[in-house]
Amino acid sequence: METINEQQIWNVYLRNCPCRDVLDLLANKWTALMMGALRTSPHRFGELRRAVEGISQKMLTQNLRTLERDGLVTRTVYPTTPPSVEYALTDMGREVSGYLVALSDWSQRNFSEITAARQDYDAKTEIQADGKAIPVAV
Amino acid sequence: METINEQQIWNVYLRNCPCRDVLDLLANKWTALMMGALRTSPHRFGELRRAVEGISQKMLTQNLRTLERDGLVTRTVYPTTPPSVEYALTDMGREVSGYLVALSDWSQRNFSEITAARQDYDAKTEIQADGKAIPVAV
DNA sequence: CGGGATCCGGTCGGATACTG
DNA sequence: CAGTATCCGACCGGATCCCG
Repeated sequence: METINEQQIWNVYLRNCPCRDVLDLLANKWTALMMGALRTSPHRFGELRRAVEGISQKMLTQNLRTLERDGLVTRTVYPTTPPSVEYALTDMGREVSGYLVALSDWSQRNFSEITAARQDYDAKTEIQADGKAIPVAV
Repeated sequence: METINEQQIWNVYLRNCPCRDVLDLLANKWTALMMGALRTSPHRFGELRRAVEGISQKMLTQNLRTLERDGLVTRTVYPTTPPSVEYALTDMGREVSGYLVALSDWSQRNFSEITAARQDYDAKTEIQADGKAIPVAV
């Protein structure tokens, strides 16, 4: 006996599908980096902040709360002095983190090729702009 | 003979790594949906607009230009009357679109579980807030 | 250490109007 | 049909100050 394929209910391509909110949360630079860092191992707040360089305390807190609320991350408080708080992925979080690190890794691997594509594009559109090429030399 | 593992140069976790821009582009709700639609087949502008319900013409154009510039999407103009323009994925675009649809699909599949997690979280934090449960009934 | 609260500039993104 | 241009409100996200 199998569970009936219960869900093609939600469709992100539809205008008012509520599951777009989830995609919106996941498709976010900071979320991808945070989940990627947590995928390595659980992190304390400060560790996470250092792991994801440049993230502000506000964005870190905000996204952590949302991820916790959505059941992707757990928050455990150890009543030491000073208190320490550990964030870890849930099973659901671990699953989706795979897709997110895939995106990060891809960005790193393909950056040079993308940079090349940009230069090509910019060179061509500059020529088109006023009908003549712009000399690179001074 | 193998190509030397030429690239661990770029690291999205570092503060000023330029490849973060790429991640920023990809980790975007509209990008994910557009790439997902294009993955099925090439689309004309209007088709794409209808496929990704609710996207404004401005965002569609803007993201298409960026994706084209980054070499993830091609733009082909057929000089018919009225003119028709076709957008399609490049090889690089097709590759990354896989990761993006994985995110979309995951959002759809897990939406109900996430909703449940949210309700749990909200119920608990409401109780914590002022020390007593808030009755649901009117 | 792990946050909460607030101020504020910048950009995201929708709505509308116009073009070839 | 496939855009460009502009206005404008919303919120994203950083900086700063504060607390237990």
